[in-house]
Amino acid sequence: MRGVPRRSVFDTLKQRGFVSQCSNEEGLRKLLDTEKVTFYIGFDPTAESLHVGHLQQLMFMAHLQRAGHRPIALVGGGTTRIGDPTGRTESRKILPVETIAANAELFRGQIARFLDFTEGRALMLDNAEWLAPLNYIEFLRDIGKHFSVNRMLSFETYKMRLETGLSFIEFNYQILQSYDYLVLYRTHGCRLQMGGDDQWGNIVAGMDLIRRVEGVEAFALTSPLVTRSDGKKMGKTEQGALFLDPAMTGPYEFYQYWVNVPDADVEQFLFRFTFLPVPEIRDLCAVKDQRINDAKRRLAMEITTLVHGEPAARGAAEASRAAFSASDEGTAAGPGALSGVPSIEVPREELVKGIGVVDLFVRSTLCATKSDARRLVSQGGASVGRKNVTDIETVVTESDAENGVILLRAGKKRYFRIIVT
RNA sequence: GGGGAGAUUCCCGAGUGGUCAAAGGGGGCAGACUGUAAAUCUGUUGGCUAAGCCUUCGAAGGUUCAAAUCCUUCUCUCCCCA
Repeated sequence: MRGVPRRSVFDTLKQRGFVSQCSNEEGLRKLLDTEKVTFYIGFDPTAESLHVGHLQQLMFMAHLQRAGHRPIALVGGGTTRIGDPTGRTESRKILPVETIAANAELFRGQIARFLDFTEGRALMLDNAEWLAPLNYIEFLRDIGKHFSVNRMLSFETYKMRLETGLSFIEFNYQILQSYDYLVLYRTHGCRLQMGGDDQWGNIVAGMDLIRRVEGVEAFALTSPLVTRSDGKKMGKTEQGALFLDPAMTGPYEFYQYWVNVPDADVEQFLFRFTFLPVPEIRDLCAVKDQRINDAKRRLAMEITTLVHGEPAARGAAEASRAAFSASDEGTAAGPGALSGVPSIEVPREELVKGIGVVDLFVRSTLCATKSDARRLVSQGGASVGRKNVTDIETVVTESDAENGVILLRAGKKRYFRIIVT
């Protein structure tokens, strides 16, 4: 094991806010300090991209890997066919197998960026590999017999669902996840499963299974679910989740999300979503008032770099600065500065004739419908260039362009560029 | 298998023949205040060629001048009994 840490990784994790529940803290700490441990986290490919919730788990893994341990990123191509009922009041829509396979492929591509997979330092597996070919009768005899329905019903997840309804397929989810853990123990010596707090029940069930079947102690470790101090769902934008795929959530939008985080959350996010050293984070967050914005910009820059790479992050930062200073101080920024701001191209001829503001805002995607655009304009939330526009009959023409670009603004912070071609 | 309850707009949830594009709350958006923060207050929140018209109250039919509301069948969910 390379680079035996001077201090326990466990303390690092704790300090950075990754530790919530642990099955045996002393035992796990000792194990992590003395052995190279193989551990895993599962990711169910229920969408086309990972989102920031997954990012926290990837950071969780990355810290352990940096301490010399071996992560297994488990893509749940098999479990997703069942659907995890955890934390849901209604059953998940069952996805077609082909969709799951396609999503799994996309997940693998994204996960690969966050861990070091060279020379077997990390593994990427898909549980469809062993779950899909399972034989029902055999499985029941070998694995099912270790599960007590009485005990399962006592789990919070199931209790909750017993009120609204729970189908048998979902009831089996926990058993399959437990089986995953057992398989990974057998095939790769995996002895630690991590996840978000919501996964506690599932993880513990797997740990128990390993103890019963193999007589070995395995470990469970969960991290707190990230919440925002304002009660908004973490990583949710107006558009939906904050995805890691740049085609779904652009780097500029991604950067903006972090710059706009509530003051009270900056520190916890720096701890969990960046690798900045603890003292540096404390310094950054020691300030109050608008000075805390520096910490937010740092946070946004770090995470965006991590997820989209440095050039994209710099572009997003530059564009943000240009957009937000342009509105106060006039043309502070050069022509290329805004290039990170989302845009569409519109032919010059169209603008010679002129386009109604309402239509232009709809085309820009700043507004979903014309009614939406009308409301925005009449409520005084729309700007073209540096002019606030309040008349829905306003026609935008070429003369509104500056350096071949018309900058639209909806509300105080949503910008969009119309590029004249 | 028998009996009961239910499915309403993004979510929760009122609404039992016209006064319903549908109360109220949440969320969203916008304005004021600010620091691209929070809290607070205000406005707004189906679509459109905006007077007016069109689509929406699980699905399909039917009754009626008129249906979210009444009838029939269907789908799904929950509860109780077996």
